[in-house]
Amino acid sequence: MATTTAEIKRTPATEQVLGAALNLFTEQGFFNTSIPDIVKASSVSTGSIYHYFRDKEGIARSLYETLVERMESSFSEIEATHATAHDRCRAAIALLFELTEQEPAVMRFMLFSRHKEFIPDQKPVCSSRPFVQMREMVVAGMESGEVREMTPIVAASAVFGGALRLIQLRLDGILDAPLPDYLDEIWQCAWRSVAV
Amino acid sequence: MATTTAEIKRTPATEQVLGAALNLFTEQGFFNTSIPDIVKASSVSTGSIYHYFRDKEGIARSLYETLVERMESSFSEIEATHATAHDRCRAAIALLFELTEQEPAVMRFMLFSRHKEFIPDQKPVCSSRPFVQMREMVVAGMESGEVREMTPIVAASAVFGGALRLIQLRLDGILDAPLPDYLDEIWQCAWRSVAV
DNA sequence: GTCTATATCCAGATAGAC
DNA sequence: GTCTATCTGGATATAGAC
Repeated sequence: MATTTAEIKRTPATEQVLGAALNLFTEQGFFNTSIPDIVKASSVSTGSIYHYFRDKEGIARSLYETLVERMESSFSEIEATHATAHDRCRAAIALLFELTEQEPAVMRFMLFSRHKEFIPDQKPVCSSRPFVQMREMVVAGMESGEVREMTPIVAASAVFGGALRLIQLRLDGILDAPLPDYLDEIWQCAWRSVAV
Repeated sequence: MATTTAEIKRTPATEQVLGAALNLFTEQGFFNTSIPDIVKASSVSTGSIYHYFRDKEGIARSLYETLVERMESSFSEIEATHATAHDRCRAAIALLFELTEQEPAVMRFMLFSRHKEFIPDQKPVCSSRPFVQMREMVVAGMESGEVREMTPIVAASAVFGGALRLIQLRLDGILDAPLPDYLDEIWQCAWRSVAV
C-alpha cells in the first residue's frame, strides 16, 4: 500500500538511529553529520546502522518518507473533519504552527532541508502529497465559491505563504513568541487575500 | 566602509571562480562540490584558488557577501525612487521576480541555501539587511496609515510570503510560466491582506 | 601570481568474530 | 543481529617550482 521505495524494519534500534539522525541533520546539516556522530548519539554501532540502512543516504530517505506519510495523514484527517476551504486551510496552518513548536526538528527537516542534495532521486518537497493536499484545499474553495477565481497556485501561495514564512522566521530564531500566538492575525491576512 | 569580514581582491580569476562556484553550489550543493570541480569549471588552478580564498568556505562567504550587498543596494534604490509603502513593496516583489528569471542561481543561493551549514558564523539570511529593509517598508506603511495596525513581522510575512513562495515553486520547477506573469495577481492578494 | 604534484586526514563503507 | 577493527577513496589543503 505504501509507495515508499526504502521500507525499513522498525525496531528499537532503528528508532534510536532515526531520532538521533533527525536531530543531528537538522542541527548541523546532513553533510556535517558523520556516521560516527550518529553512532555516538544513538548508541547503536556502525555495523548495526549499516545492517538496517543501506547507507547514510538510506537513513535520510527513511526519515523523509516517514515524515511525509505522517504529515499526509494529518492533512487527510483535517479534510475529513472540516467541511469548508476556510476551515480546512485554517486548520492546516494551525497544525503546522503546533508542530513547529512541539517538534521543530521535524518541521526543519520537512520544510527547510535541501533534500535534493542528499537524496538525489527525490522530487522536491513542494510536489509531495502534503503540499498537493494544501493546494487542493484552496482549489476546492474556488469551486465552492469561497475563494475568488484566480490562478490556483497563486491562490495557494497567498493563503499559505505568510504562515510558512512565519514558520521559517520562528525556526531561525527571529520570532520570540510561539507561533500559535500569531495564528489569528496571519489567518486574517491569508483569508482576506483570497476571499471573494 | 563595507562591513564585510572576508574582503577579496577582485580579479578576472576570482570572478571566474565565484561564477563557477555559484553555479555549482546551487546546482549540486556546497558539499557535493569539490575544489577539483571548481578548478574544472573555472579554469583556475587549485593553487590560485587557495591563493585568493583562504579555503572553500571563503569562496562561499565571498559570494554571500557580494550578493547581499548587491540586493541591499537594489532595495535602497527602490526606497529612493518610490514614495509609498504600496509602491515600494510592489517594486521589491517585481525586482525579486525579475532577478529569479534572469539569474536563478543568485536567487537560489540567497534565499534557499542553508548558509548556516557551510558558513557557520553567518547570521540567518532573514536577519540580513535586505530582509530588514523589506520589513521596514511595511512598517513605514503602517506608520503612514496605508497598512492596518498589526504585529509588524506578521504584516511583512503576509505581504511578501506569497511572492517568496512563488519564487520557490518556480525555482523548483513547479511553475511553468515566468514569475512576472503572476505579479499582478499575487500583488493584489498581498496588498488586500494588509491594506486598511 | 599561477601552476602541478603531493601530503594528510577522515569520511563512508566492509569484514568477519561473536 | 550486533559489535569492533579495518580498508579505501577522495576531499581539503600545502609545498614549492616557475
